[in-house]
Amino acid sequence: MEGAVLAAVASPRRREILRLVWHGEQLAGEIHAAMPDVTFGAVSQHLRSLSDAGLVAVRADGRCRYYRARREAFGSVGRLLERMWTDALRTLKVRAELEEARRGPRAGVPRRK
Amino acid sequence: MEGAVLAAVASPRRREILRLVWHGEQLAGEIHAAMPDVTFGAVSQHLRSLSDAGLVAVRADGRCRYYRARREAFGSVGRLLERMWTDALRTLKVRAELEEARRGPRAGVPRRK
DNA sequence: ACAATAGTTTAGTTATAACTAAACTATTGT
DNA sequence: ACAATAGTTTAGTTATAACTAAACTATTGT
Repeated sequence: MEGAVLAAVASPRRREILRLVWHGEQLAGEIHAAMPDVTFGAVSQHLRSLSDAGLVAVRADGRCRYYRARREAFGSVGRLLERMWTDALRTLKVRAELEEARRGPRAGVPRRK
Repeated sequence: MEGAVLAAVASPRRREILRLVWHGEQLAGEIHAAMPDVTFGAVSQHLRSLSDAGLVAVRADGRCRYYRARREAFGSVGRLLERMWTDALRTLKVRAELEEARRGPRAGVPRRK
């Protein structure tokens, strides 16, 4: 049973999708828009496999489909994913700050003593 | 970085190997002996990929190689794996008990009232 | 009724992981 | 020096996951 969770989150693409639907609903189209390097069909297939594994829930409204993560289905892996995402954000932020420092301090950008 | 851990433990075969080396060293040959449906070469390749990912450590002694899990490298996934294994054991035990009950109660097998 | 929109599914391809068979390295015992 | 043992590595195959292109379903607006 947990083997399915591990198999699902082993894929970077599916982790990318899960991150988008982790804290709330997203339209299938919004999810696809966030990853322009693959076709809508590919995204739809990943959504289906996540849905089949019980890791996301779908809500239909007209011709739209809203997806959200079923966080309770992830157990301890959920916390791992969250940590991966926040760590990645922090890394990006640190890189941006280094880049800014490299260009030299500028007026109008106050800095802590 | 954690993506590598997820990729590694997504494979049932590698989880099987990790279970064997989780609580202590095992010879490569012992590991192979526990999974007779694959060749020694295949086991050796999995051991190498686990080793490259930093998830197992090797100790050489003569022509023998002792492998053990580097449990500290697994983070929260370690607890998940342990839970999977103990759950699997409990399931086996429950099945064995059901099987025994199916064959009917026997003398010499005391039973709780 | 028809065109547009939102998404899914299917058939087929491509990339990759898992595996085998066999050659290979290194160590040990005689 | 040579055979046996323990394991690794390589080249090639097989199974499977990820993907594309295109056909398809269902809903909405005119």
